[in-house]
Parts: sequence; C-alpha cells; structure tokens
Amino acid sequence: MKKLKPDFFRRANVLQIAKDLIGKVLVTNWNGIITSGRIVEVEAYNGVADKASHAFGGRRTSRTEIMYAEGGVAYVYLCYGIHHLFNVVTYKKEIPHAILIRALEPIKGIDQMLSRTGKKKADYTLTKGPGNVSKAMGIHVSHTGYSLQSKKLFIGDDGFVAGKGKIRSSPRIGVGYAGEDALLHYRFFLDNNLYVSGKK
DNA sequence: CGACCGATCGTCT
DNA sequence: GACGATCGGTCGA
Repeated sequence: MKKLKPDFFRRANVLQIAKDLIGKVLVTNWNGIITSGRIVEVEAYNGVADKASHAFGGRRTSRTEIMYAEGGVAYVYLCYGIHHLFNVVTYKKEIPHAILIRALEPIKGIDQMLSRTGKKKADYTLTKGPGNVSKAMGIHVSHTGYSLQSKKLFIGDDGFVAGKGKIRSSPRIGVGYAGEDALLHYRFFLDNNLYVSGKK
C-alpha cells in the first residue's frame, strides 16, 4: 500500500482533500500492533472563515496551535471530556485547515480494536463516529503533532476507488452553533456504508 | 422508533 | 464556571 505523500495534504482545497480521503486507509502501528480501516466518512473545517472551526476568526490557542502547522500532521483533541477526535491538518503553514475523520470500515486488527473498545463482537458500531474511531485505533490527544509520514500513524492508498456517485455530501454533525455555516455540505461519506454515523 | 440524560474534563471566558 | 466537531443507555409511545 502506498503512503499518501505530504503534497496530498498540502493542497489549498480542503473540500477536495476531504473527498479524496474517502476510501483511503488509516493505519496505526503502536509498538508493532497494527490496526487499519478504510475511511468512509469525513468532515472538512475550512479555516478562519468557518464558524464551526476551532480556528474561526484566526483564534489561536495552545490547543489549536497545531492547526496552523504545515499540512500533513495530526490534530487530536478531547471532546466532552471523554472522546479523542482525530483530525488531519491540511494546506500550508499559518492556514488552519483540518479534516475530521468520522468513521472507518475496519480492515486489520479487529481483535485489537475489540479489546481497546471493550466491545464483545465486531459490528458496525466498532468504528462508527469519531470517538469510536480514535478508541478503536488507539489514537490519543498525546498524538497531536504526529507527522502522517510516520510509521506509527499514516494514511495509505490501496487502490480502492469509490464507484461513481457513491461519495455523498451533507451538512456536518453537531455544529448547530455555527449559524449559516452549519448548513454547508462539508461532510462526505460513502453511500450506503454501514459504518457511516447518523442513521442506522 | 425518538427524546433525553449521564459520563467526564480540558479549554476558554 | 460553563460548555463541547460524542456515545450509549434508558424511557415512553
């Protein structure tokens, strides 16, 4: 499998990168324990102009500082005190674009995902939703700043191609506070995939 | 089904 | 001191 190169993440159009990430494979390798899954749902956060983004209006804090880094690194933050949400930083230095990985279809290391999540059997809840993705993959806030060129955390292309018309879009989840920006179709997902969050 | 609620804590005001 | 880019369980219709 080919690891996605830095150039993939350094493009200006965060919506295009988000769409391109659908069907790619997220891999973690912590101490030789490999888990991987196909990305089936993402959301784009379009920098300082996007009310739903942590970096809206150029807000810059110690938490969000990593969003202003060169594209191709991880931004992981804690949500509701419980869930670690994994994002990919894109575009260039000082421009805080990011893409939230919301759902995977498990490929490798399913036993390991079960033990990390404490679930008994592998069903579509294993890697459905951003909190579950990080839990199953062993991703933690301490991984913020990791390069996606690392051997421990990267995104690969195994040749999978989404069929024509299979990538759908919709408004983002849980961003009602963002006013009119909550209506933007910045969420992309594989049509009819069980692991996509939202409806059953 | 849908609505609601508790868990749990770092971050920002 | 309030509140989230969430989840999973429970309750009632």
